Amino acid sequence: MKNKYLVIYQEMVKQIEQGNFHPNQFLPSEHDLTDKFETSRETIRKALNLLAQNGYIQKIRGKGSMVIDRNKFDFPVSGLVSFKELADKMGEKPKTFVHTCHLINPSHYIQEQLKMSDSDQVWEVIRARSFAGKYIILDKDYLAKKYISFISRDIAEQSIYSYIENELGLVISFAKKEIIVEEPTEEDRDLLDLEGFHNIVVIKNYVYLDDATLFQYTESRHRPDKFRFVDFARRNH
Amino acid sequence: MKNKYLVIYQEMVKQIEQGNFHPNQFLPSEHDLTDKFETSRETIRKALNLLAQNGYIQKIRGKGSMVIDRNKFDFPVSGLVSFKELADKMGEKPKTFVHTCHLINPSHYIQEQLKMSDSDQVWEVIRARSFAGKYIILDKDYLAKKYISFISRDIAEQSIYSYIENELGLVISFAKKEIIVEEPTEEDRDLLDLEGFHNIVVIKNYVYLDDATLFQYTESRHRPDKFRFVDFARRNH
DNA sequence: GAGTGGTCTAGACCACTCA
DNA sequence: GAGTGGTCTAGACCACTCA
Repeated sequence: MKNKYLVIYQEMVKQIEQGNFHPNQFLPSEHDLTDKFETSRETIRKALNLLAQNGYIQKIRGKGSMVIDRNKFDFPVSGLVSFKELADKMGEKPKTFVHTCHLINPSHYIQEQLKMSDSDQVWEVIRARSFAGKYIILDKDYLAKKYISFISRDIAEQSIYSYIENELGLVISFAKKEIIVEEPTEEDRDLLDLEGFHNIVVIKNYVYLDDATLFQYTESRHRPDKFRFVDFARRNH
Repeated sequence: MKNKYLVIYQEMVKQIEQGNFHPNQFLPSEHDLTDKFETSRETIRKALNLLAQNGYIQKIRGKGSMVIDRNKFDFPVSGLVSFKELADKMGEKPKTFVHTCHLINPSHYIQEQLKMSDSDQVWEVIRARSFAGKYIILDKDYLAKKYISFISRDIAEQSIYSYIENELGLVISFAKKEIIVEEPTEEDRDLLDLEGFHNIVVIKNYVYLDDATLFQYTESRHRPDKFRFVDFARRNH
């Protein structure tokens, strides 16, 4: 058994998702939870703060922890989500066509994005994603060879993230995301079913390991009619 | 003086932003900070966790808290940011034209978004935002009269959020954001300088108070060439 | 006044890093 | 082995809610 507060958090998530606690109702008090889980109050509070951060509860001073109606928030994808995780949640069966998967000497632009020196090589992975027979998303990944020594087409067809975390044992820690809208490139027109759309939504993702090294730059290029980004955020006071 | 951990957090932010601690260098250890601020380690850790959450530092076990190079992340606008706050950070001088500011009996669509009953009235505020003489953004705000009893054109010209928080004393707690791309409406064409763009980026915002009541629905409609959304996110493990 | 959550303390034990 | 951060404890005092 691992961290107590994580175990308690996961247990509470399960209970809320199973409907054991209903929206707008209050959880047991911190005192009661302390007894129930046979732990200290600060440990309970760590678990509850995670629940609040992830949009499961609202803590109200003097009253208690109220369950939030998460149905209002269809998938609250805060944070990093790879295409595969996202597709799983959407319940559709997407297909991936690996167009390119090889080592390159990166262009000046990619070097700049990855803040790397001239001599370093980079894995370039270009994948088109289809839903219901239409190519909708073009993912262009650039991974520093320094940290990711090898990628195969097979891996690219599955999830690069799960390869990095489960096979290589690296820990992805944080990312900066930037969303903008551009004109489609020749490549977009070639590899996607644009069907006359004049714009493309570009999500630029800069992904960092747990020692704060930038190892991956990704452009996820979406047809605008199929693009949707959802975020849950708490205001810092 | 308020919460110790917030004071310490703000002090550390100031020091990092002033360059007293340099990127890729380590902060003093938690032990040292405990001495320096004459407090307990858990209080220091609360402050450091806030710094990590907001992208100022990366904590590395056994080593210390490393300062992240925030220049890589131009404005890491995580969470809720109103137009005015955003414009301030961009340094441009925008103008706001208040097109509409009145009480209405909401349409079925607005009722649904705000999860309200038939009889409740709503403030409708429609504002066009211009940068460098061009109308670029159309903000359509719908605020439940139940919680916000009054709004004037003057308030709408300034910041509605600062009115709500500073004048009315309400506390905005969290929001769900959804970003999609649509065809421009007639209203978009009327009030914005679209200059031939065929799409419009729509940010739908559902804003909640600290008792988890939904009080505001906002559509922020951006010309695609001027749209930019930046996010910093930590991965939950 | 009883019950709630928010902050803070002073300590403990542990896993990890690095010389 | 000394130094680092991660977790956990058992308690304290406080502000707030509600009957």
